Amino acid sequence: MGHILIVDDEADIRALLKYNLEKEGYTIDEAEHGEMALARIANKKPDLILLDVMMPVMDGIQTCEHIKSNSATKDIIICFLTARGEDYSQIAGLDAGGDDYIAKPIKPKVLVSRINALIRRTRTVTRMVADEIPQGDLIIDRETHLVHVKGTSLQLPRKEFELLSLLASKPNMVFKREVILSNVWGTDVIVGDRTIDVHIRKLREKIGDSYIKTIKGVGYKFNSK
Amino acid sequence: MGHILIVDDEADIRALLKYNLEKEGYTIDEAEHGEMALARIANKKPDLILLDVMMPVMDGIQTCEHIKSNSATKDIIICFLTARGEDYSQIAGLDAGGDDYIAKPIKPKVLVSRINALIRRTRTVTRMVADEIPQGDLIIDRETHLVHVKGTSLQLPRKEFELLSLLASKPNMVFKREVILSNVWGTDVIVGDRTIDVHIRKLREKIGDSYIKTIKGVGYKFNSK
DNA sequence: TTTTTTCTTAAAAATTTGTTAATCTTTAGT
DNA sequence: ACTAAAGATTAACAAATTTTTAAGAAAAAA
Repeated sequence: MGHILIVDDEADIRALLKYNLEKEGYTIDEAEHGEMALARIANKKPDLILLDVMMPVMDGIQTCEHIKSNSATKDIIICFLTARGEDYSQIAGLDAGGDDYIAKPIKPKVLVSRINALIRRTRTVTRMVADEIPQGDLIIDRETHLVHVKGTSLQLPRKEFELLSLLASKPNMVFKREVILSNVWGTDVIVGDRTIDVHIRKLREKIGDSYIKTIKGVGYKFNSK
Repeated sequence: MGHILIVDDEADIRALLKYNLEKEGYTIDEAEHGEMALARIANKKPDLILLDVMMPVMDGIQTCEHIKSNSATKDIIICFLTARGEDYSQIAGLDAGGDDYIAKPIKPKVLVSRINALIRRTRTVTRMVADEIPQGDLIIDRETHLVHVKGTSLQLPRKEFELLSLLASKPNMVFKREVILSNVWGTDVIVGDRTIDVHIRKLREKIGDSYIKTIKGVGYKFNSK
């Protein structure tokens, strides 16, 4: 899970990066220069861009500024590739908005772990922003992993927390059992239907019966009063 | 740069305040009453709170006392909103710890300049304390690399110190193991999950069990209060 | 180098969380 | 009101995760 755009004018470098990142499970897109990069982004928005600083047509810094000035793309993580000897401060100082840089020559292991970290980090930050789902007097806070209800705070076990989060993410919408299973339990694990029931029961025990409603023969929903 | 929490039961007032303060560049959070305010604060600590005195559920004075009695939040600037005709001396005299008050009806220009002044004033003070992260009765001093707790001072080993600093930098926020790893150990080194546990244990051994809380299956968090 | 401190790993013990099975209760249809 | 199907409840069991202990590497200090 993760889509990366590699922008570099040298095909060899692109191939090297692509090889190593695909091995990690990322999907890769390539561009030879800045203009082409913008086109690729419009086509499919990547999670991260590996951007060579020195390029013909439109260099990395210009490209970065472009991306960061567009609100639709500014949240894409940008990681510069810099040749040894280039002045890093130039990049950092330019304040073009790059998130990190990796110096050439590139060591695959360093690259991969750096990329993993960047994607992980930013993903957490994104999560941090608006992860409260207030419903009536019930607040789900993903950051503190706490549920505030009826004046008190609750620490729910993982599955209960995720189940509640899912249901509350779309109040009044009925979640079928199969949907709940694939979202909370994933598609790999196989658990019986009773398992959902039991978790629902435990949730109701803790937050009260009024929030989660059973739709017989269909599934459950979170009531917004 | 500045985060403000608006606490008032009337949505119209909140909207008015929000509009004017956002225009000034502040980020805004809202709460309808005291309890909700406390939850919002736990989620993201504001620099200043605009607090209505008259509210259902938990009134402004109670809320203020709450905030000021918690050492993790007592440095937040509190500015009361009072309706015309209410006895100001009641608020000032109660010594609930409010820093200022603004009388309704609110004139946007007055509001904004007052808020600016309050934040500016206190920011200087905050800056001066600099590299201390006080949490409850635990103080982390990056300058001397010392942790003060329960009347004594501790010299923690590097990793323990950084781990504690990380957790305490955002009280109540849950740090996932992967986040801890990338922040304390970096992305290049690969260590097992048990390593975190052991460091947590050593920390707890030294500072007591009450500060660091385990969120099973997720990570750890530093408890304020 | 030697000694001391800090860091990491391994493994068992303890705890928490998740799942299942069996039984009871409710619901919807006849 | 009767019956079958679906869900609720309970308690026991299984699995996953963390804590604790101890011991050996690695790093830093002497």
